[in-house]
Amino acid sequence: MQQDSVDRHIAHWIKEIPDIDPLVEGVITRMQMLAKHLKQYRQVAAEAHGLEPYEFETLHMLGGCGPDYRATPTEIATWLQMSPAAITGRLDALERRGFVRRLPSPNDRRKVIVELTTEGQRIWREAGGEQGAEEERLLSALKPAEQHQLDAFLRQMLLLVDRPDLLPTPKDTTSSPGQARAKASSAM
Amino acid sequence: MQQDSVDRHIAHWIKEIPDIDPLVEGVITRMQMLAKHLKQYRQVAAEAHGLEPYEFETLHMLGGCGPDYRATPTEIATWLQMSPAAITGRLDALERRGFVRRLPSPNDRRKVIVELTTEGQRIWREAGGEQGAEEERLLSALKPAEQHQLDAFLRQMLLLVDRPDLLPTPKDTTSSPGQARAKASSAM
DNA sequence: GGACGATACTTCGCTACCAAAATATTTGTC
DNA sequence: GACAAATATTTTGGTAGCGAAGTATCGTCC
Repeated sequence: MQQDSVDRHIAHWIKEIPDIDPLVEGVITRMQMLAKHLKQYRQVAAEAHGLEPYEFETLHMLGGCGPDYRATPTEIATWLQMSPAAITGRLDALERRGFVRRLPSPNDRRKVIVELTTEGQRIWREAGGEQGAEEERLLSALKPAEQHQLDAFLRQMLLLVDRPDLLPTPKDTTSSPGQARAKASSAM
Repeated sequence: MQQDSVDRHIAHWIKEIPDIDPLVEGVITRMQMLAKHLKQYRQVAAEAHGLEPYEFETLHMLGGCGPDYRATPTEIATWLQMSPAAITGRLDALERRGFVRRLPSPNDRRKVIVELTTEGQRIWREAGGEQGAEEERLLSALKPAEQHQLDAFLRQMLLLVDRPDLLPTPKDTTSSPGQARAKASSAM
């Protein structure tokens, strides 16, 4: 088995804190490094299309809203676990660049409906495809059977801390089939 | 196999982007959520001891420096992949609270040596122990043999993107055994 | 039908961070 | 000993985020 940088990392810390479990430290550190790599790659992929990572993230939330690509600022803030104030700033910039549009809600004049423009859809798909390609590349290090095992292991761990509110649950107005919504993204 | 929130998340996105691989998306998303949870837990653990996460992180770098707990601001900045300017601000606050001490270097009058005080060592160990406990709790979802498999899978993936410079390699002045250093921490 | 509380978005003040410029010190050369 | 280059730290200016306050609108109770 080939050594990676985490093996060396552990060899150091075990001297300073003798009571750490190398296996625990290894799994945790490797997961964090992989997450970090994916975060950095998202940055590269976004910038290759002239976007900041948080701009792509915002477009991505709208992209998940089905074929109308609409949501309100508050919904986006909830999905991203951010304050509505931060969303206002993001949308201002995206609107100036023509990727989203603010529409007044017909029913509720307090509300604003944010919509992905055609240009916004295009850039979202392009940048998103690049990210997916890197994710597939990482998984390709394992055989399909191993991928399934890995997924099952991670699910077992996640169940210990799973909080359904963290992955923006579909708002599933269970009656209107045309509007889906949920999002993942920036773990961390 | 019990469902987690990621299974529901994927069920949604597969409708919006039909060409994503559920297995790839599942593994990636679960890793990111676990990393996110650990990050949030670090925040809780640090705050339980009156520290900000970045304050603990700074103490942790010094904690990894062996029994003298000393390093220079520039070294800390390198390990944390931050600018030296940011370290100055962190150290100012930690010094005011009595967790670190700035000493002039005897050999090089340009340098400042940052040292963990006794109080700093205490709070570092306390907060760090709490974090380690949560990491062990997560791993305990798996049997020992599974933990080894998981670790091996992650290592294989990490080797595709491993960059030794990311985990602050020990500066291992291979002659002086008394000063170790390396750090991990905030993956993303 | 008018007032009160809740909701939705925006604006303002603050924190932590980084990059770049400014400052101070040491090393090397003459 | 003095000047120039290299190195180390601090200061300055700018960005992204949050919390709280502000404004406008909706829903409801009397």
